Amino acid sequence: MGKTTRTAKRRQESLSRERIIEASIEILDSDGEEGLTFRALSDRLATGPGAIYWHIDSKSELLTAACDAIVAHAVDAPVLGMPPEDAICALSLSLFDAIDAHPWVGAALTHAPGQMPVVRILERIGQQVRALHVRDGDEWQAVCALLNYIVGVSRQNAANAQFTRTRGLYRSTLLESLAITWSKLDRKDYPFTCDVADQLPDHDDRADFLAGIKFFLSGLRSST
Amino acid sequence: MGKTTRTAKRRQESLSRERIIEASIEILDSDGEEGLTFRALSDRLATGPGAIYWHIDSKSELLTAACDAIVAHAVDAPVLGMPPEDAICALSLSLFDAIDAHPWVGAALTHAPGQMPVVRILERIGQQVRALHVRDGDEWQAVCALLNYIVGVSRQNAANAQFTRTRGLYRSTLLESLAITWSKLDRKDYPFTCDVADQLPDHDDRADFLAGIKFFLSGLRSST
DNA sequence: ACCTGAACACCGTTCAAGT
DNA sequence: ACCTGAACACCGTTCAAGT
Repeated sequence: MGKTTRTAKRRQESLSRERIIEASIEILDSDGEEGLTFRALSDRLATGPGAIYWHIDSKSELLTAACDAIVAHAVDAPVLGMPPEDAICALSLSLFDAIDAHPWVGAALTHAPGQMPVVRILERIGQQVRALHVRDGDEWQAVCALLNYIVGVSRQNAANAQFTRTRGLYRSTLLESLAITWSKLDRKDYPFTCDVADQLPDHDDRADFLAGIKFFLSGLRSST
Repeated sequence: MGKTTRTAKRRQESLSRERIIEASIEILDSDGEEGLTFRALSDRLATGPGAIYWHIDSKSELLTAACDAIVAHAVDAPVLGMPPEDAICALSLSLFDAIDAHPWVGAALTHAPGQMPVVRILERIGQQVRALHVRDGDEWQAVCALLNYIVGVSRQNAANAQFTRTRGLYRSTLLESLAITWSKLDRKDYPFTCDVADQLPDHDDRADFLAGIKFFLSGLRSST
């Protein structure tokens, strides 16, 4: 099976930036970041690689634009009327889930510092932290830390999921074999790792992520 | 100038895994991740690309091994006799600085979940969190969150630094132009971002990173 | 056992030439 | 203005052939 040729697709009403981004997201979702090549993309759009460069500057710009489309949607989670702490949890989980569903978004966010997709997150988190009324000097650092935690951890989670998927492994079997490796480490040098090895296979990344947010918020509370 | 040919280097006492990793770190530090190609590496080692494959399985294994060498050193920061909270800060900063100095380490850590370099960090942080005596059910999640925060934020910081460096920009000019872009956003949609735009050029990533750790530890304290 | 280096199957990007 | 598709300068990896 493998690659299905889809040259027979209806002739698009000419190319456009939107159509290109839409097709890119489809490819990224089904084949991952490495699947998005200008050749695969131009095949799907029934055109040549050069045509895409008329609408888009580079692959990196394309990734940022595709990433922004996903983030814009994730950040639209309904938080109206929630207490700020709940809103922060809801937004965080919405982003976590979006990055889990579209693993390539994590990497794209890292490569677009200060760009639109990151600003969207900053703004939404910032508004909620502001409503928390932390000490004035702490606000910026609190928002930075939260933003970084959310993106950093979601990205790592997605990378892990990707890691097993591309190798055709199940998450559970990977974690189990990892737990065995950990438990066989020298107890002299790795007492903690040996101890927690058996907790590895059962842990829930999403719950761990949320727990981190809560530790954070609890720390923020002591800054009035 | 550009590439200096260094074929005249003394004939190594044959190739070895160690020698290859050592040369890889040199290339990664000077030319970044994209600079490490099997051709560049075999040039430096005065051999052919195929020779490297005798000692190393793939580029990904090579990156993990190089990463491990750096992490092993960073995690060796002296923390003996410190109170656990101080030790956690010291370890965190040591890792932050190491990843800042070797930006490619951040990416490599993400691609090696559960492997040696990550375990080294887990172990050291884990021992200190254990000494904090948090509630039993919270320990694992606390360590996970800290680990993820440290790696995630350090990685993002290094990526940002890299971003400016590869474009031949200064960090300050980039932040200033970013601040201008932010301040020009529509105040209706981006009130928070507009407000904090002027804080952007002066902020200190390392201090922000440490502030996040402290919020975290303070949150942990409420879990006895 | 270890090394060589040509060859394979790819990339992102450019650009003369077409409509 | 927009598209075509060959060509350029690269990759990681393999493998027959050498020592």
